Amino acid sequence: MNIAQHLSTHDIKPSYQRIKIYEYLYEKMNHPTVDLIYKNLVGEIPTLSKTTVYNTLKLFIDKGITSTVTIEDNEVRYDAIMDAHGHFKCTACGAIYDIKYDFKDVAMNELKGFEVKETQVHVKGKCNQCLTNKN
Amino acid sequence: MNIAQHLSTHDIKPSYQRIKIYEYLYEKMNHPTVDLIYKNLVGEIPTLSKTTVYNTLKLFIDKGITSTVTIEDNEVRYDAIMDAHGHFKCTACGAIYDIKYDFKDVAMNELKGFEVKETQVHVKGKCNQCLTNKN
DNA sequence: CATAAATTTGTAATCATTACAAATATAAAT
DNA sequence: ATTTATATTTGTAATGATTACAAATTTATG
Repeated sequence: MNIAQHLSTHDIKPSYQRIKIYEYLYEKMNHPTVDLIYKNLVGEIPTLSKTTVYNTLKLFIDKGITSTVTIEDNEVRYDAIMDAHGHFKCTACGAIYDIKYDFKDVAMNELKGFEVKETQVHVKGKCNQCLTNKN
Repeated sequence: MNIAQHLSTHDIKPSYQRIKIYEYLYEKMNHPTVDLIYKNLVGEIPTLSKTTVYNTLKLFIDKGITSTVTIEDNEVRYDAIMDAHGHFKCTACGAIYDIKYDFKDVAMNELKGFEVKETQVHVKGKCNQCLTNKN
């Protein structure tokens, strides 16, 4: 995918920082925190400011090409995938997995007459890798 | 329900503050923030400290009689209902509704071999009340 | 009572996020 | 090109929720 193009399509001027931040989000798919994005890019962009990362992510969210994942109380994570999907966080290794779910099945009958804009499904536990390795 | 009893059953000594905090959680069912709990109880317990509210909620969570609701990025809410259920937050009036969902349907087939400890379902949008009133 | 243990409290520290204004870069106009 | 305006980035300071910690208070125990 052409990232500059993608940003332009969504009414975002493709500056160097914006391209790099989106590229990181999109290619790593690791649901990073602001801090992780910053630490991974500051080598390549030495003048990068954490404020820019915050500003840029807020812009991405406003324009609808990024969403937040609040699976933990104390940190906000970011995701470039915009299709409805859930997240599983392994409490052992910390990895976050994308999971599909059937949107229709999630409480939709209870929300008759409600206007649903956004659904988040968060599951926590231990991933199969950690379960087989450790135990 | 006898709250002191309930706390004792879960290995929590039923102090005055703990009883009052649990009582607030359980009776109001309003998914309050720490600040809201504090503001509502400090009239009745003038010496109450916000630290006590934090400590107490952490204890409740450890002992399994309270859970957190992180439907917003910037605030943690608390809930005394421990059955698996989801939450709908109205972006217009701010109210939080409990919603039931079918646990089996939520991505369970994708998590074969995973150990699931906790599931949270968050839905945002506008409630029927706000939709009929406003529009 | 006296002593020990648990609980509560207040203050200070921490950490993520936001506000804001200066600096820099980009685009438009002359 | 050069100036002028606009947008973007940056750094610092402010905010606000949460945690750390030690003193004060309360409750339980000998």
